Amino acid sequence: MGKTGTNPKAILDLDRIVHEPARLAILTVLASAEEVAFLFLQRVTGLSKGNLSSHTQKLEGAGYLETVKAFQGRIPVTSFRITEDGRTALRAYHQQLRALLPKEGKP
Amino acid sequence: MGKTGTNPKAILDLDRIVHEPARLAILTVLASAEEVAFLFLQRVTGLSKGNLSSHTQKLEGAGYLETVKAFQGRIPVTSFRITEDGRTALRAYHQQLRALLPKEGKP
DNA sequence: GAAACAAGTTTGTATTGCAAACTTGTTTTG
DNA sequence: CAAAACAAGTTTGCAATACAAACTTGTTTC
Repeated sequence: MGKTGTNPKAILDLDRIVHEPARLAILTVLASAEEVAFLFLQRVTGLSKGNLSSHTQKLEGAGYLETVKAFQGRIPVTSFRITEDGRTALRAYHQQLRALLPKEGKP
Repeated sequence: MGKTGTNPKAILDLDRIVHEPARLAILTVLASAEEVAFLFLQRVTGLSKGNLSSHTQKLEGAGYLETVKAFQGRIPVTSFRITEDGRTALRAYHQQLRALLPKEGKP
């Protein structure tokens, strides 16, 4: 009896900021560390610098992360931290995905 | 111990055809029925006609569904069926999502 | 038979995602 | 020590979307 099907309209409500794979990757990394440096984030996601830059800007615009600019000696280092809003959005997104996934082992 | 984090690069490999919410909604509906009429699909997804038309065309181009044009009496009725490839792609997508979701009840 | 309606498709536009080119500063080297 | 190479990011330009408004073709209704 368990109709698995979520209401298809709910799928259209997914947070597009989070849904974009590059940004989901970024948020996923940020969620597991206190602060992450630009170059580390680039290596671990495999994104190009330009791409990473614009996606982090978008995430910052959405209030999902904050940018920390500092100096390591005399070279500039940009790092990111996920915000509370970002964490909340990511969790909400995960919940939405869970809701739309069929229970493991459907025909 | 249990590092939940999937490799972030894997997130970038998500099938973009399926990942788009409108198309995911469409495929989800199609996967649960043998054949679905255009207008029914429109009502259940909430998509506009134009939108639905172009997304189904894209899915057809990808080989994920097939279009069936018929007549109900004398009015034309367009319906869709998911293909084997479509079903495979949807299942693969579900697997990828499961892999990146943290186990229920993380801090 | 003209006017409203139905079922889809095509067209136009604004938004994106992406990488190449640029900027600013630092290190290396001839 | 000047110039060339390099590093860290950002901005710019372009191709690909996603979306809805306008159009097309055919059918009822009045």
